[in-house]
Amino acid sequence: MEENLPKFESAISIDCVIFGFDAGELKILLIERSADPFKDWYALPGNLVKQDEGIEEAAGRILHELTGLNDLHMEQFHTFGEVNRHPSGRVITVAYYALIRINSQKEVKPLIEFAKKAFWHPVSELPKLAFDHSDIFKTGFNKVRRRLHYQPIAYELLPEKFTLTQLQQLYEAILNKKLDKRNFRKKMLSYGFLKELDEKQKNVSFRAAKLYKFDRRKYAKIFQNDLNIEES
Amino acid sequence: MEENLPKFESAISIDCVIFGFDAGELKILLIERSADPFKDWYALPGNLVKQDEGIEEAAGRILHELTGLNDLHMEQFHTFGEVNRHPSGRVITVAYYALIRINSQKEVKPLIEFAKKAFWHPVSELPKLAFDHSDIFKTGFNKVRRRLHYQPIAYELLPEKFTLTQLQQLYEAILNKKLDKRNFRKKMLSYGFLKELDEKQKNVSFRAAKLYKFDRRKYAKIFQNDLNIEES
DNA sequence: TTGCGTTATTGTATAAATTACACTTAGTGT
DNA sequence: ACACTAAGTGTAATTTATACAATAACGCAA
Repeated sequence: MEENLPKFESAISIDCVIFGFDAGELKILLIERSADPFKDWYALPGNLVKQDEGIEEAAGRILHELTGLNDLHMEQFHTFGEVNRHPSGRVITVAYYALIRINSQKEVKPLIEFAKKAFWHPVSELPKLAFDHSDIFKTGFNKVRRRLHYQPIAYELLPEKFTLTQLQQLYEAILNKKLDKRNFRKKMLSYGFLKELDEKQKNVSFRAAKLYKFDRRKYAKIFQNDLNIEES
Repeated sequence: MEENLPKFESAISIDCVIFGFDAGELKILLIERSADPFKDWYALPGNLVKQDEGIEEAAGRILHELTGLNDLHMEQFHTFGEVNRHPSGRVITVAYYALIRINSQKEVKPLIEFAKKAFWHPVSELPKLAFDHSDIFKTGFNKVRRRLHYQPIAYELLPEKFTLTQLQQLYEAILNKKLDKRNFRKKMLSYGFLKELDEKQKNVSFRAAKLYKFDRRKYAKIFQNDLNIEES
């Protein structure tokens, strides 16, 4: 760190890998670019950080502008700073992932200026993305996969009330492998932070499953020791 | 991402948390600042990224300039971008950690221009650091602690040949808790990537322990499946 | 109302991993 | 040869993970 700060003639951006879960499939939000470079390509939503804005703050703002949603769990996962990653100039991008409930009441409404359109795309068959966005996605997905084991991120993707089968499908989608139903349920319930509701699925043409919700208080209580170790 | 790239009037820096292990203690490399702001404070070694230099490259260069060492395992762990984290202007810093063998032949030789001095300091009793460097350290240490469980980072801190007791002391220093000797040895040896040498400790005033070395080939073979899952 | 189709729900036996725990051995130095 | 120090070693108990399939509940249609 130097005293006289030479200016760095570059731009800083945020790119977001926004995960959603819908119809048993894991999806991310993509935009179609309306101008060069990479005109007509699909890309991750992202934008530039403002001069007077912290990057966490910027990430929140940009996600809000792109989806209309606020206060989501956003987590920074990597910064990409290769010199030539952007053909128009030096752009260093800080990548975040976010987890949202696709089915929540609000529509996802991206800014028009930004892209021709925005849409959800299944992660299982992503096309090549603009810039190094395929790498960014891959890195982010791996982080999410890993964090799934020790952070309650699944519950940010599911609706408030969900069935154990939905939870299992989500785990299977993220981990990309089949899990044993009995063992899965046994394990999830053994944690003690899933609250069984007096309510069942509706509008299904078969036996309705019990609904559960994630009990944030109990989760915090159960894992406060672990967290303390992390912080200490 | 915009087409016409407005310039971001800021500096990008790299800060390094450089871990070493010596005399049974985990240490990091600090510098003492020679000028304001934070004159005379201790700080993490760091420097600005150049205009035409990728950040990975910059991290390698900066670490080299500060220690004379090359080709170390460096890993990016977080980017700090609060607006006011640096009193002289906007500086966004990408933080890396590195793991080195303090006792290796070469001396650590920091650039003079940079700081009054550079020295190893035990992590167990760090003073307050300049800027937000205490936070950076804390975040980095937590990442290292977590990665210890699934990446072979311990062997980058130990000498080429080491005893199981040294390995255990290192684990205890990073995890900050006592481990059971028998269980620890059993588990480490069960992985199958530690090679027992026909050699013992020298110059000790008690029974000499067997020396082991980390077998990178075997490690790669054993964990290639896991890695494939990560990449896929 | 009966039967069919679909998904929900549940337990047990086995294997693997983790934990708790203390004495004997080997070498050094006096 | 004695004392000191750290090295080295095994077993039983517990917990956790895995493999595996039949029955119950419900909607729907005949």
